[in-house]
Amino acid sequence: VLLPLPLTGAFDYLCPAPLSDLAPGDFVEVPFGRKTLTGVVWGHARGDVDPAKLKPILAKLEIPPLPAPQRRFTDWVAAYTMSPPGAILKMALGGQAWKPFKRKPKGAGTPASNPAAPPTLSPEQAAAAAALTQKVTQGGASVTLLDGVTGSGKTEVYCEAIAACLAKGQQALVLLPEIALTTQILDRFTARFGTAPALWHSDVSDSTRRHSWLGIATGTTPLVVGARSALFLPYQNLGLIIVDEEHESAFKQEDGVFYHGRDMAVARGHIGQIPVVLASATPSLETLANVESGRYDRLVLPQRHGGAVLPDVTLIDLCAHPPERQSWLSPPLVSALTQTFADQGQAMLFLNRRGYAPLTLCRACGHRFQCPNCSAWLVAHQGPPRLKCHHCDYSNPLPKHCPACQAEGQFFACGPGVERIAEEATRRFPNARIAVMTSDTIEDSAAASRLIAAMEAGEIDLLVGTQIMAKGHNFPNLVLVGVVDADLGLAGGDLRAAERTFQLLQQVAGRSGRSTRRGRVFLQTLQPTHPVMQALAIGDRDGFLRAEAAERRLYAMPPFGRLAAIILSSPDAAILGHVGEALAKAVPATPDIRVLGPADAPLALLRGRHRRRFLIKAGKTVRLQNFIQTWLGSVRFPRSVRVQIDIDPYSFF
DNA sequence: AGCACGCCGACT
DNA sequence: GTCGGCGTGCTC
Repeated sequence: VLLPLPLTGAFDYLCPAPLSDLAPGDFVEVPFGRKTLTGVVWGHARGDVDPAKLKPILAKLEIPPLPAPQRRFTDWVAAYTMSPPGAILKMALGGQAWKPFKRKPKGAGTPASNPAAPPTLSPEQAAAAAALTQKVTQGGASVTLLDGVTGSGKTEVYCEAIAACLAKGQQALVLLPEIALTTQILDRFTARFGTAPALWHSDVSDSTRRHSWLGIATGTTPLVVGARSALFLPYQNLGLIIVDEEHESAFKQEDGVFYHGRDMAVARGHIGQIPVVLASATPSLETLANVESGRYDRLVLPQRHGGAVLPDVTLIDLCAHPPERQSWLSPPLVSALTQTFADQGQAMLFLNRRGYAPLTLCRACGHRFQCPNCSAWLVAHQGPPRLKCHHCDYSNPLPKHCPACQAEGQFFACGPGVERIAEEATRRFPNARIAVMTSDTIEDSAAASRLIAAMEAGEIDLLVGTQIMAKGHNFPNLVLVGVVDADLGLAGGDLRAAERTFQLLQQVAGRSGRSTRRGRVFLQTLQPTHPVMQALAIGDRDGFLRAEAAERRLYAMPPFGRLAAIILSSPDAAILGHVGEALAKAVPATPDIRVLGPADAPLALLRGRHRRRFLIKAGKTVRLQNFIQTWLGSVRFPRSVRVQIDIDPYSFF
């Protein structure tokens, strides 16, 4: 019996006579330690456990068994991510500890269906929809990139594929990167299919979660829209997976089990022999490499739907047009905003930095406020002024006196966050109605909906926000987007910095001019000749991606080589140092594999734990997992040292 | 992951 | 002489 715990392997139980018909996949209730747990029959016992220790299975639950593809998927993900299978099963059971089912569940309600007529599609959309529908109808494994510029109507196209899947009587799953996206898109699904899809993400209530889980497990819930964790649910009859905004790094989970939702979705498709659709306006290099090699198909939507044209992108060279002192909006951007407001248009200012200022220092002694638990500056936030850490939950009011020199009134806020940009905008445009959109201002999806509704209703002239505002929303009267610091994401030497910056800025730019008026986008940059800025300015996505791919290929970096990261952490820096050295000495010499490190992780202290990391670089076809298993298996780790394995890492923190 | 056990330092 | 820190090992 596999239990939803991060423990190696399954546990053996006695099978009492009344349960002699138990088979793999059956949900069972078993005693474990002093508790009773819900687990899944995984197979026959190996028989190597002391018979005296064996306890009997208590009961079989009246839920349809976990289908074989779902079980194979669980084992596959465990092996790939090098996590215990029980940790994957825990996600399949909905993540939370729960009481076992006692009663046969009532069928989850399937509301009366009154789907709206399918929308009228452009010829390009119709062709793409037909191709996808055909794949769904015939079934079998396939991966298709739906490659369409922002505003080209990708959602309508894949909704046709969903309709075909539901018509076959199978379940469809749509994976989305951000919860914030769901409110608007959910209404569209509801209107299109006449019934609200089941929502799955970390914020849904326990009762909804339980209801959705049962509907998914029994097969009565036809459509699920969720975050990456929805991929592991026990679908009774899955027939299609859509991964929308497949390039999004939000699909990468980086705690507990480290996995990429998009990659796991493709694996699920293979195992279940079902089509997978990856949708994006700015596909990842990984996906494009798979298209090039012929492993994935591609469908292209080259035009904006309904005659809207792509926005006009202008670079503002901050050297040539510097903002005033203690200001961050350059004269050309200010005049563009002035003109936009005069023409009754809406504008958006994008800065991917929460709070008021990223750094606060004391003018008297130079003291900089740093988090006591993390190697990071404390970020100033307004309201009553506070200093917050964005990596842990540390938060304190700004003190009166400098903690280092006791000076009073000498604090100086360095640099801008969105709150400070909103302050500057308020100063410059006192009549404009300005709102800030960040994870600090929208606590839940209801708050997000309210803000989006206010924007749609024209009650806001200027929205200032972080990337939470960059995704998916469709504001017809939004004609100007200003990017305050286009260079921000390029710093840090991250492997995917350029790719990610391009994708993010392209997404932000795509918010503008989505109906009749042509949108304008201004990018403030200190590096106007940088390939990312040039590609955005002339709209040469493919040229940029080709250049980026050529560079990755040259250095054998993903997707042309493989990476894995080992992160060691401990509250005790000395112990961590020793373990790192021991591990470095134990690296097995292996052809086509290089181990770099140990080095301090960029966040060398995070939530009170010191962190060191190794990076493993290998050829495309190398079995990284076997190597890591052998290597880590040869070293004994003290209990205080946590070892995290990140296959195909995205973040280099 | 939880939980129990067990061994050492700090108090009533 | 007891409380409680967390290092170690176990759960079928």
